[in-house]
Amino acid sequence: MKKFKCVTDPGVAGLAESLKIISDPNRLRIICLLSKGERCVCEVERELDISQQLTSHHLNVLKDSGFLEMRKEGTSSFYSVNRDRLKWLDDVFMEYLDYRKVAGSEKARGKNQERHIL
Amino acid sequence: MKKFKCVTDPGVAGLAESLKIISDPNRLRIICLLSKGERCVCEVERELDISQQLTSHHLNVLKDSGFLEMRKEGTSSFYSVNRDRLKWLDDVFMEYLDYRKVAGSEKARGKNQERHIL
DNA sequence: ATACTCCATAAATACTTGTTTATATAATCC
DNA sequence: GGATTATATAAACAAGTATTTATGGAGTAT
Repeated sequence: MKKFKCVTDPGVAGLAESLKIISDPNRLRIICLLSKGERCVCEVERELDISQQLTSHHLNVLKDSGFLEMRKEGTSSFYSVNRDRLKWLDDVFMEYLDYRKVAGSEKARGKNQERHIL
Repeated sequence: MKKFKCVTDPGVAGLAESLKIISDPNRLRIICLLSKGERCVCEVERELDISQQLTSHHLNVLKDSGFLEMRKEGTSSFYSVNRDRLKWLDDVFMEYLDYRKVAGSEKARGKNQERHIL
């Protein structure tokens, strides 16, 4: 049986993993906060009103998955969002949504008619 | 301390929950497949090459969270994507991304400068 | 009625993950 | 040096979740 590419493409795992990383309230709040500019750990901690260890842990997870960048200055660690990484997720996610739109509407964009997801 | 709305807004939980629902390879594949048109359970099962029970379970989760719709015909259940629900997630998610862009670039869209997420 | 197909649900299992507790390191200040 | 601040990490715990196993029910055909 011939299957659709979007159903067999191993890249789906990567998309799922990325979505899983950000599908947490605290992590979404962190990204949202840092989108306003660089912050150190204790600032994030105070803004979100969660423990220092929990803050540090989430920041680390987001950094390891490429969503955040970090720089040290004295005893502080400053975190900021990696917009390229967000854009990648945005793009891939949007390809899913666009694909859906294409399949659903008759006025689909022609150049995307033959494209596959991921 | 005055906190940013995006950091305190309880709506973040809903966004996180929605993202968590779709942050699974099989569920992404289901949405992707159904975006090509309505399918019954056994068709999804065969396309994804997973067990009938697992297929049924994921379809049910996606239906309960509003991402899919279902109709019965004889002994078959046909599932299809709920584009309104996807659009809602798209919109909210995009507000996050757009907000980030606003905060990061000088050529931000003026009308969004004062807006908050969610 | 019997057998078969399609689908749903419940229980059990295995695995992941968010959070807390405890502790360690490194820089700064007195 | 000693105390304090800022951060990281490891272990333990609790809660959730994807998957499998087992089973039942409902429609269809012979």
